[in-house]
Amino acid sequence: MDQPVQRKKFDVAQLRQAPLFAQCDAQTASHLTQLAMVERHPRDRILFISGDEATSFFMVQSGWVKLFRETLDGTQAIIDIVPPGSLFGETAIFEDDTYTCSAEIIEDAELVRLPLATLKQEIERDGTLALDMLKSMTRHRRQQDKELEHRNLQNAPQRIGCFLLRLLPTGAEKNIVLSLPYDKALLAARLGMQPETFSRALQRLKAETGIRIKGAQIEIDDVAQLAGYTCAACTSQFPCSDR
Amino acid sequence: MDQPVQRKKFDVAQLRQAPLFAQCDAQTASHLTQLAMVERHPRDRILFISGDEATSFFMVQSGWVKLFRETLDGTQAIIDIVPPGSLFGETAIFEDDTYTCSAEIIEDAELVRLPLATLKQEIERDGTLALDMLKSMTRHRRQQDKELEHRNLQNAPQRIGCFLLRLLPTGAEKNIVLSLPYDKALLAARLGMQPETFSRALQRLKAETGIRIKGAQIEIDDVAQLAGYTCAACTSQFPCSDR
DNA sequence: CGAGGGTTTGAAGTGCATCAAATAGTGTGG
DNA sequence: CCACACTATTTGATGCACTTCAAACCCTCG
Repeated sequence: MDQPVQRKKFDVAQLRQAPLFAQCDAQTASHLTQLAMVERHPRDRILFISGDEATSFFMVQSGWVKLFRETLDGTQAIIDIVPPGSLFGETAIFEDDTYTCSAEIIEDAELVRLPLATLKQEIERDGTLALDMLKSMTRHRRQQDKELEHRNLQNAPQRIGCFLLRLLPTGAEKNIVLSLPYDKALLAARLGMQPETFSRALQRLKAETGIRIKGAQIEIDDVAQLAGYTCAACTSQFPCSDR
Repeated sequence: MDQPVQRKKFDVAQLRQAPLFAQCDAQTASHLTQLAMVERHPRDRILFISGDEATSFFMVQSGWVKLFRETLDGTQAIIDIVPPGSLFGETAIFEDDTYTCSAEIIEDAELVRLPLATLKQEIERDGTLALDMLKSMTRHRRQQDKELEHRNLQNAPQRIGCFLLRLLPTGAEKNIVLSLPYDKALLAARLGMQPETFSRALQRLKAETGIRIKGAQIEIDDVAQLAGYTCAACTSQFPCSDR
């Protein structure tokens, strides 16, 4: 085992960038920050596997992390692909201190490792933190609901379009250029389809909405046109990222 | 508008049957109970619709409630079918006091209406309640994760089999007779398939696992055989209801 | 230049959806 | 208790979307 751990600065201001810790009291913030460790991990590293005893949760500074579970025959079910700025592993506090999924680095990542025990203590003590945790879980729940709904109501091109829309900065309307955050095969899995289907569905989306595709770069002239096609089969209309 | 409301007794003991309130302090329990109202609602009644201002949450005493959202063209996405003993609508506290889905009675129901404002206050005051709420949301989250996974990995007969298994009392092994909790068309929607597909998939399940079907009655001679077929494509093995 | 992974394309195959119609089941009034 | 109406469920035929298997292509990097 090589040692990925590197001590680096991590301060309260950075901690507070996570919505979960934006409002917690000073004690919570300082306790957590003092015990934080910044770690670098290369692509493909397995951070933990489902069933492992959980002592830490993580904040992604950069890179991407895949959360997944595996069936007996090795098929993977993608639980989530965690973007920079987000937390993961924190729900283990309520799961007998056990991770319920596995985590793999899919893009060289800088993570902040934080102690679950401290989080647990502070939640019990700091009511604001408890409420913020509830809020964050509610947000996640709503997200999950929508994910399931999409699986039922949207076809493959629409699911891709929806993903692209959620990638946009809020308020974007015309002449956007964006690049896919990770490779297409993984994106396909994330959206519940095969790589081949993804490739073909992206072509169909292009034909339907006038987007242009240059490798991992996507150019969108008219966001409204994309939303019109994509969001037709959804219970919420376009600027749906929030709410 | 006819008046469905009937005042009936609802006591602390009944409140505490919900896992969420099993451990909360006496003040929380009595505050909530004092303001509780028992209501009877007939099948097909719409209790609230998505976007409504939310002032109450509910506990199901008997009957079943469907939570859903609708697309512009009227297609429904089933969020959940709430069984007796469960709560619903409580997450509106963290959603700007707005219901994020609609609720319809699908089986004549007796509901306890409880005030969200009180719940909110008590969560802020009673740390135990806050933690229990977090636990209950975690449980739900895990459930949702699995639901999504099933949609990807299981075929129609397996999804039905999995549903049947979750209907069993824990420890059941041989010669079970159980009846479907609500009609097959709704069950189909709940499992993300068409009624026709449900009907055919149930036949296939019968052929694969030796169960017998008499209308809404299902007879299972050998639970292990059913689990063997059903759970082959899942990341968790059979007695999976918990954990 | 050549190797290897990521991506696309092609050609079947499968499972579920859809449309249509038959059948079973349930409740009603005579 | 029966006949009728109406709904729930099943069955049949067909179509479509996605999957699967296979091969080509493309791009990056040594």
